[in-house]
Amino acid sequence: MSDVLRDIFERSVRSRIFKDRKVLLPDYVPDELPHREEQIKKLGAILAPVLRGERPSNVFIYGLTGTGKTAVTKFVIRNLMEYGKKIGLFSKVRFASAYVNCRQDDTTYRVIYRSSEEIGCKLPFTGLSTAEAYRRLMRFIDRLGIIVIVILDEIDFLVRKRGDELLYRLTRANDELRRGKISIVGITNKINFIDTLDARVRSSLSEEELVFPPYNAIQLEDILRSRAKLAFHEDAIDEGVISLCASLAAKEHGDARKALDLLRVASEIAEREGAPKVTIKHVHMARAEIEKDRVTEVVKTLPLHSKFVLLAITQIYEGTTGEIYNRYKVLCRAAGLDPVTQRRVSDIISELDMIGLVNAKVVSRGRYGKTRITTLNVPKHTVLTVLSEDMRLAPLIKGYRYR
DNA sequence: CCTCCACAGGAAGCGCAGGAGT
DNA sequence: ACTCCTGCGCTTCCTGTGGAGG
Repeated sequence: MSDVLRDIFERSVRSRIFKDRKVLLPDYVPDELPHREEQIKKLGAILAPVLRGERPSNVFIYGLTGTGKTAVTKFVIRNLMEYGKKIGLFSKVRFASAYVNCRQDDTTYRVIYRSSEEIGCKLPFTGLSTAEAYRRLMRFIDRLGIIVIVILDEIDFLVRKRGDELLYRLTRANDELRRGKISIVGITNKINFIDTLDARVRSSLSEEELVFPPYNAIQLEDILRSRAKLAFHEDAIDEGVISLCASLAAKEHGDARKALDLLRVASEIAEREGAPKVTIKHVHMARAEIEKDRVTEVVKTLPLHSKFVLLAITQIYEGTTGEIYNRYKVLCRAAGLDPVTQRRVSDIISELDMIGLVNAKVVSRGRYGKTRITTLNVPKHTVLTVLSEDMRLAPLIKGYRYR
């Protein structure tokens, strides 16, 4: 038995910090959701008719990331099911819910497949045409005469890739069904999503609408405290850790997921260190680590020319579009690559700005024209490290040569 | 007050890849 | 196997613009 490993294993088996780590994970749905009472009541009221055997209105839920949309929806559905069971409802009225994450299941077939699976209708994984899968699902629902609440999370992904065809059919499915019924709960964080839909789909999908406002720092703190009670041992976190996580996340549009991530990663770092408790220092380290992971991931998946433009920006650090373009052209030539036009590079800079890798500001310098001054917005060495992993860029980066 | 720089950013269109329908 | 359609990256051409210097 290796001493080094035994140390790590022992520490991991009886954690001094975590009592139950999973309550900090993003997909955990707690028994109480502070500061979402209003949304819970509203959604509950909208879906409640299902208990009388009536079809609930379709609902459209909008809110930024980490505002509790998914958690509230799952929470209400779970309670609906429990209540139905408790009063012995299921001998008379029957209903079921199907949760589909459209980012994971982003084709028409996969959405139908997942919905079917969730309500216990077995479909072959492959081999069926989409139309046939749809027909079987409808027949299943009709045969059982159940009301199905279909929850389409991150619904914008489905529409962006496949259009609103399936949504149209689902919203109209109740005309085809004789005994069963379908209600749709659509969830998105894209504010203008609803406008991109066909007018008929739009009106029937948003029979009811629910908006989830961002949390403020105080509310985030409450959320973290209620989770921390379950997640940590007594005295495992230092004074100020929770309010720091809350205020950092509040600055980023009140994102509760971000706040929980910060707290979880900070505690993981503390545990790895063998520290007796989580301190503010660990939170700062967590922030840096999360940011670094994000930058790494984003830069890695950038298209080739965006990478070249980004490299040009890292090399001159701050410059006008013209200066960046010149540098970019030099780099392209060195790599034996045809440069794109300045117009295109201008758009690429805008894209990098939107992702948050650079900061681009339009300024007018009078006699010297109107342009955009762009600066790097993330640690230079992180960017260079990732860029140098691309063999097409590696030779252009000193000291980060590809090994 | 006017000019004119150095671009921003809109509009239209082209070639291509990949998916759907037949 | 074939057409048709759509989205994407890109080009070409274009009009618009805040303010320092004449």
